Amino acid sequence: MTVTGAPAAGDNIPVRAGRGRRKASPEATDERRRIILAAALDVFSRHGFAAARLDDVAAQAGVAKGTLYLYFPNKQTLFQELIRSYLSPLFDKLAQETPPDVPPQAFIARFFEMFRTQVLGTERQRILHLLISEGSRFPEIAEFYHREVVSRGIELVQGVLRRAAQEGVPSAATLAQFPQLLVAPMIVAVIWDSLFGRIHPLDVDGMLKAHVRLLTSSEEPKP
Amino acid sequence: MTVTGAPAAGDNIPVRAGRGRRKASPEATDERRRIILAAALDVFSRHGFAAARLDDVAAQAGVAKGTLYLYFPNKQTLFQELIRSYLSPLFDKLAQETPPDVPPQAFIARFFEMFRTQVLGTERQRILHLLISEGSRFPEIAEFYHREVVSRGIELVQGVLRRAAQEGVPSAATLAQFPQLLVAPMIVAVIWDSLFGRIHPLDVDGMLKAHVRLLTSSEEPKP
DNA sequence: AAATAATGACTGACTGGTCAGTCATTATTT
DNA sequence: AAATAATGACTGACCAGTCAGTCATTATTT
Repeated sequence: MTVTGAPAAGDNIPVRAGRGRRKASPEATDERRRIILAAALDVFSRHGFAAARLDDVAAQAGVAKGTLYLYFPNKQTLFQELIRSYLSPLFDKLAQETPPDVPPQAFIARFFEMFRTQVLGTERQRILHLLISEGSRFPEIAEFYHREVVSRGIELVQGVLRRAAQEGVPSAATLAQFPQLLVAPMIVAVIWDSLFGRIHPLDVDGMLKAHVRLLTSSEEPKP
Repeated sequence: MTVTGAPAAGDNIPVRAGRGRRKASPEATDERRRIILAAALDVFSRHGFAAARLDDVAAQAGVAKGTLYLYFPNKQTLFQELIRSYLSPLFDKLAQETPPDVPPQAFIARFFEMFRTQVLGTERQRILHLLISEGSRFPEIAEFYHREVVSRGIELVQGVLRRAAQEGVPSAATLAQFPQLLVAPMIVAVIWDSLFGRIHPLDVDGMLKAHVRLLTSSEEPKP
């Protein structure tokens, strides 16, 4: 239930942009866009794509419904832009920060830390869940995400681990072949939280640490 | 609920008249139900709950729309029964087959084999995906599934692995604490297939074997 | 056997509500 | 006045759920 009361409510949006200006500044336009996307994230992640109502998105963004259509041509595009806008930047950061000769242990540690700090409990977790649950119905999104994040992530992991494998770390070769095994507990954490979080909370931190422990305990080179 | 017991039993009770069409046999009713559920699986898994049309379910089942409502009171219940009916029996089988003193390696092997043969590529995979993607919007289903399958599965795994841990298998204790780590690659396999299956198929068999290899390589007792 | 009566599983046209998307109108700035 | 941004009432398609009616089947009577 969005409170539709107070008509004259003085919203604290810095750039009100009023009803019109000869040309809105790009910053104001961007800000509006961001506000709409934030509202969309909330509504979509609460109800899923099909059951989400654009009336709710508009209300939550403090905007009229018609305004949405000034920024996005239709519901599906809004949804796609939503996923695009939240997930793209994160991976870039990790890739950028990874020097080509990072030790595998450090890389893995950084990888998991990034997930803990940048995804867990943030809007990105909700986006990720949205992607997981709706992605199969939006091939464009799945393809985009695969191209921009997944395949590049795989290459990144493989690059680091193949070197480790050549240096004799036994399980590195296996992980390099199936980087999904490295990521799997993160995915499960997101799903678990969405399904059973209320009933039976999961110690995600503990689980991820346990996972790394399992991997690295078998990663020690044989003496 | 009229329990139609054996007719020859109590004899002429206030029987007013025995005219008319007889009640459909339980087998026939069950069969119809199964047909409707099969159609529902197809339609729901293709479009998701909200976007699935009961007109389509009816058409696919070769039945009029009104007939659906003779078997299920509404769309949501149909959906819930769908998930219930497909997933419940599987776990029972695994639990039943597991003797209390099974060696951990054998148990794990059986566990993964079961997933490969009973879930991968079957309707159960589609149901599982449906559960993952829609479950958060159906607390009843999530709770049911947690109670009937997940928590029992956890206990089963813990039972086996705790014994192993006491016998000195080093990583067994960790896995017993987070059985999710054992299952994670299966979940990822299902999600990967739904999102990227077309773009970039995953060698699930290979991945699962690799996973078991990683786990058991660190499970060897230290000499 | 044939006619009659009763039954209930099944049907599908219909209703009422919902919601994505539109557009005439209004407000604001130059 | 002209250009632009924003609005929100409105429309039309869509669909879950309903219900008056059909028909095959079975029991009873003649």
